[in-house]
Amino acid sequence: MTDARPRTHELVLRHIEGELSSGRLKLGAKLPAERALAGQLGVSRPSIREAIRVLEAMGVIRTSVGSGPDAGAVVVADPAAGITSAFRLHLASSHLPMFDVVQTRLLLEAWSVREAAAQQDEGQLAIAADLLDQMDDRAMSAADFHLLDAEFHVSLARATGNEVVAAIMTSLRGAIHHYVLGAVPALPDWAATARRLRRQHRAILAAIDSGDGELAATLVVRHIEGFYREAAVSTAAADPAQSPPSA
Amino acid sequence: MTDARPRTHELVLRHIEGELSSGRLKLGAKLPAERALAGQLGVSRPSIREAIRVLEAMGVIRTSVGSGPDAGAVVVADPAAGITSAFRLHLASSHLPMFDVVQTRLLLEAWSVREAAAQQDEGQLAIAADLLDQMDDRAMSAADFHLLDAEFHVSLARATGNEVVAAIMTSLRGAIHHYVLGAVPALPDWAATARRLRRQHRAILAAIDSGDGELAATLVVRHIEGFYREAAVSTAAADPAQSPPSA
DNA sequence: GCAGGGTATGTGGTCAGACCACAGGAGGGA
DNA sequence: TCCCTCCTGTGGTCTGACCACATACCCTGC
Repeated sequence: MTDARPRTHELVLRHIEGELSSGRLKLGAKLPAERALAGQLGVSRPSIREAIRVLEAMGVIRTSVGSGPDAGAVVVADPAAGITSAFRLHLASSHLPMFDVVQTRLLLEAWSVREAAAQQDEGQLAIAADLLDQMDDRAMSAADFHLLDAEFHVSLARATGNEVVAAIMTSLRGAIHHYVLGAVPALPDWAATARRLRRQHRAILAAIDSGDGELAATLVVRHIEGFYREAAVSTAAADPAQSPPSA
Repeated sequence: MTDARPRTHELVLRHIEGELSSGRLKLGAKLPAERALAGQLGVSRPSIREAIRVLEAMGVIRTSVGSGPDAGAVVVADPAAGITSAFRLHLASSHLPMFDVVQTRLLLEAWSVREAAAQQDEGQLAIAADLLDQMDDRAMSAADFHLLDAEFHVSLARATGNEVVAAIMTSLRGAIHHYVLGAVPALPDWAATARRLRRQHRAILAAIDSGDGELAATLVVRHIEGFYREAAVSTAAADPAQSPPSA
């Protein structure tokens, strides 16, 4: 009761959310042009644009200039986009501890490989295997390696069939990606680390393929904990300022 | 290389994220006024505002009108806000299945109560107990009951000390809150359901207090699965259109 | 009749300037 | 000394305009 003054762009957001909820706006559909929407809702174009910016940040729509069927604001489905931004921003401002992110990855990935082992989604597991093959390229840069690494872990989450878990996993990996990359130069021997990661990935996937979820969970936890311990220790040694002693 | 044209509001976002990351913008600090920021960065005020809308949606800042120390855009830390919106929007547009949300809750809550039982955070557990006391009020509406219910479950997540898990749990509950409320009228006997939920809550908290994480996990899974099964069945009976037979 | 290129059109992206409502603080009057 | 009023700075909103871009159309030349 104390604040019954919704801002204009919130009205626009509510309207579009209603359109999505009712099914009048489907995946791939195009929103009315900004000027047209402004006319329909009786608000100004800047208010429309503020709402569109939010929806874009949430991974609900994508905008592009020009004309034609692909131009304008179209509905997409990228749940990970918004969550990634949220995690990244709050990590950047130190409102979320890195330890908690790693711990969350541990519990989600352990669950994922158990579930993936039970489900045996051949399609996703084949994708995961293909990613591992690509990662065997010795000439690959650490940045490219980690992108594929992230994709591999996400593909395991996808093999559970749970899109929410997959989205969260994607977001956690995306949010900490720059941190992981920053840790690489500090590693004592990146080539050796990469060899170990490749070996561990193969073992995890083999355990899933054989249906041994418990083994896969044990291996994936060891895999993640091992890398972060190494990265944290190396980073701390190279630049103590990056790992504050706060609780 | 193909698209090297960042939009103006993205430049602003990157700038503010840099300020947060470097520590120049701390929690509780106030951003420069929109007009001043526009002048500093050499962009227009609408571009500043679009960036601020995104940050606000992500739970990074809060804006308020007027003058004084509390007015303007101040840095807050509400990681759950952005994630909640993302989940809610993608649920609204049916891009995320409700089943996956419930399954994710199951795995997160089972982990949380195990961890909470191991940690024995007396402060958070006292808060959880207090919430249960409040929920004993028989005159309470279903809406208020479910708000406290959500707070109870989140308090268990908070008792693990993991802010990321707590934020995700808050977001999942927030995103499905309207769905849960919508299911209540279809329940055969809300009073009986509420009694059962109260009893189960007490049992879960007791198991955590006694340090029996496994028992707590079993109970919380049964608790959540039971409610959703009942809600889904009732909703389907009352309005079959709401639960499509899609896989 | 057909192919090519130039142009018309509609789109998001950006800007400048203005006015409003609001909240706090400074100043003057009782 | 206290209270009230006005001033000032803030976000919120709107209008109107121009730009860059990508498609779709039409006109020209063959």
